[in-house]
Parts: sequence; C-alpha cells; structure tokens
Amino acid sequence: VTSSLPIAVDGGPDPIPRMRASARRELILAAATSVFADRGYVGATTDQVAKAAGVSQPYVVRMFGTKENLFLEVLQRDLDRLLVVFRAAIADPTESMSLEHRLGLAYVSLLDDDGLLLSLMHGFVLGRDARIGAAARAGFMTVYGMLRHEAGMDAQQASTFLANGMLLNTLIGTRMADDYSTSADVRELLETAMPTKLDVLLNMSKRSR
Amino acid sequence: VTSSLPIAVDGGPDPIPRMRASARRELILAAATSVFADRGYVGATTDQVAKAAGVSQPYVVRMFGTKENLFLEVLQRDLDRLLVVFRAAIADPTESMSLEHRLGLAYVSLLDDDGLLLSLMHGFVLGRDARIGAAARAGFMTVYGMLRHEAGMDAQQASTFLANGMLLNTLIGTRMADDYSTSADVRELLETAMPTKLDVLLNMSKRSR
DNA sequence: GTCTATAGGATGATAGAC
DNA sequence: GTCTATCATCCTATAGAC
Repeated sequence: VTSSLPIAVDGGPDPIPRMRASARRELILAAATSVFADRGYVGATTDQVAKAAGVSQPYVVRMFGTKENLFLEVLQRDLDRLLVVFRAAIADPTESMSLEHRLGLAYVSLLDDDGLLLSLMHGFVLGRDARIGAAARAGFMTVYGMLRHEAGMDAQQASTFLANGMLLNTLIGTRMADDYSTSADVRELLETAMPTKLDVLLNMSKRSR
Repeated sequence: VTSSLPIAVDGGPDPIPRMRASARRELILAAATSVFADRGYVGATTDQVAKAAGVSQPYVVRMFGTKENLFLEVLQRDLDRLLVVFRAAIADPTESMSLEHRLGLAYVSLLDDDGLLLSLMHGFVLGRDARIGAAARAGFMTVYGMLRHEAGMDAQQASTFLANGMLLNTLIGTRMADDYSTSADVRELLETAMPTKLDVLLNMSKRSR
C-alpha cells in the first residue's frame, strides 16, 4: 500500500500527509470489517485492525476514539452498503425476475464484500451491549422497513426473506463450506440454501485456510 | 445456594464434599450457558461464570481445563437438550398438529431454557476458531440430519425450518423485544416471526434490564 | 497525521493450602 | 473438592515526539 500519493517533501513549508484522512478512514473501516467478521467484536483487537490496514494501533484508536465507536462505524457502513445494493435491486428495470428474486440475488452478492454480512451478524448477537444492541436493532429494522415499505412485501414475505438471510449468515459464520467435501448433507444444505454463489462460498473457504 | 446438602463434619474421617462433582458440573454448565449467551464466548469471563454458579473462578478452570473446553461442553449440552426436545416432538402422538408445527413449537419452547439458543448462536458465528467451528458445524448438521432423516422433511422444508430458527435466534440476540413498544414495525415482525411465545420474549426483555 | 513507548486494567491459568 | 493468592499475558487507551 506504499502508493504514488504525495509524500512529505524535505523542507516543504507545509508537509503533506501520506494520505487523505478520509481515504485512511475508509481503508481502516474496510480492514476492520474483515477483522471483526473473523473474530467478532470482543475477539478482534485494535492491533489486528491496525495491522490489516497497515497503520499503527494507536492511530486506529486516535481516529475512532474507542474500539466500540469503530465497531459502530463498521456496522453503519455495512448497513449503508446493504441498503444501496437493495435499493438498486428494487429499482432494477429487469422485469424478467421477480422483486423477491432480485433482492435475494442482491443479498447474496454481498458475499463479495469481505466480511460485510458476518460483521453485521456479530452485531446481531450483541443485543445486551447498550450501544451496539441499539444500533443492531435499528439497523435490522431499517432493512425490514425497506422490505415492507419500499419493496412492497407483506409481513410474511419480509419475515421469510430475512429468515433466509439469517440462515445464509449462519452458514457463513460456521464456515460450513469448509465441510462441503466431507458430507453429503452439507452439500445438500448449501445447495438448497444458496444455489447461487455457492462458488463464492467455496472460494472463501479455500482462501483463508 | 447454601443448601441442605451434606457438609463436611469436624473430625469426620472422610470429609464429604459440599456437593457431588457431577451436580456442581451441571450447575456450572447452566450458569455458563447463561453467561455465554449474554456476553458471547470471548466476552464472557470465567469469573462471571464462577460468580453466576457460586463457586470460585479457579475452580471453574480446574474443572474444565480451559475456557474453550467449557464453551465446547456448553455447546454440546445445549445441542443435546435441543435434540431431546426435537425427538420428543417427532414421537409426539398428537396427530392434530403437523410434524412441522410440532417441531416449531418445540424449538420455540427452548426459549424457556435460559441462554440455550443464544449460546448456540454464539457458537455459530465463530467458525473461524478451529475447535469451536468444528463443533458448531457438526452440531448444526446434526440438527439438519435429524430433520431430514428422522423427521422426514425434504431439503427445502429442512432449510426453511432452519432459516426460521436462525431468524428467531437473531431476534433474541438483538433483544428486539426491547423495542416492542416503540415501533409498529417491530411489533409486526415479532408477531409474524413468532406468534407463539411472544410473551416469553417480552418477559425476558423486562427481566434482565 | 502518524508513529513509538508505555501506563493501567483485566483475565485465564497455576500453585498450593485446607 | 474447593478456596485464596498470585503470575503472566494481553489489550485499550494515553502521552508525546516528529
């Protein structure tokens, strides 16, 4: 990540930082998403995030104040991305597919975004924590509200859609694809629960061994 | 928890322990289930478990070797209980309800078992950890296998059933019931996703505030 | 803006008495 | 079987130089 960005010049009157703070910020948030996905909120350390982003640990803390703030920003960023993808699917002119199908594909496409779904899932099991719990509930309900009021689903459809999403998240969280080759039941379940994008899951499994 | 169990007698030639090790063990496992449900595997401390069980922290470690072993035993115990409840539902002579409905009620009845579903859920997001991940995958697939091969569901039915279970777990994990009174969407979702046992959820919410 | 050094606090695990 | 005392480690956060 040693890029061609402006570097401080010796003697320059106003040293230019290595990178815009906003770019570093995004870099750190992306790294944090991946680390939190792997280790969970408590299990992840600010040092692991820093190393993944190529900066120092105190810098991460300095930029976000606390680890909790960092995680909250990660959740917000992930949710924002999810909403963007969903809104695109809703507005999609492709009429050959049902809206439900388009949203399903949109959800599964988020697998490409490293750690996004799993970071959210880690937030979803921490309802006990005051701030994280509040953010998780609000985020989850934002998605439900979108399904109900923007996508036009009824309560049952929205609930079923979310249920399948949570199953997918669980299959990612357990790294079920790791056992793909060792059990016929696993193959069957994975192929039933996510016929599309099975290849992505299996690649994730291989990559991070 | 100072009970009427046998206490060591002064001068007795063979001091009787305060409680059978097996009983203490079960006591600690139950306490641990609750604590892990609240804080997650990494977030929970052996000291919190010890306090919840009314024993000393080193004793918890002594009895289970490591915190990881303790969590693995908790997962196994929770899974065993779940399987017992499911097998009972399958064998249930009540023919007025469909098997699927009976299993659904059985699953929801596990809400009464403090922390059981949520402890399992915490295991399900830690696939990255070698031992916990392996246990989580095996446990999850045991349930799937039971649905497929003992309950006679087809792949689609089993997948849908599990999906609804994971949604329920997520609603518990986020403590969504805490927001029951503040949002019509929350009420609608909770009533759609779990018409039965809504009262249990709401009570949990009140109790632990 | 970004780093090095480090303080301060918790936590899992061990030693050893009773 | 169970406890008290304690060690060693790790980790968030702060201080302060450049």
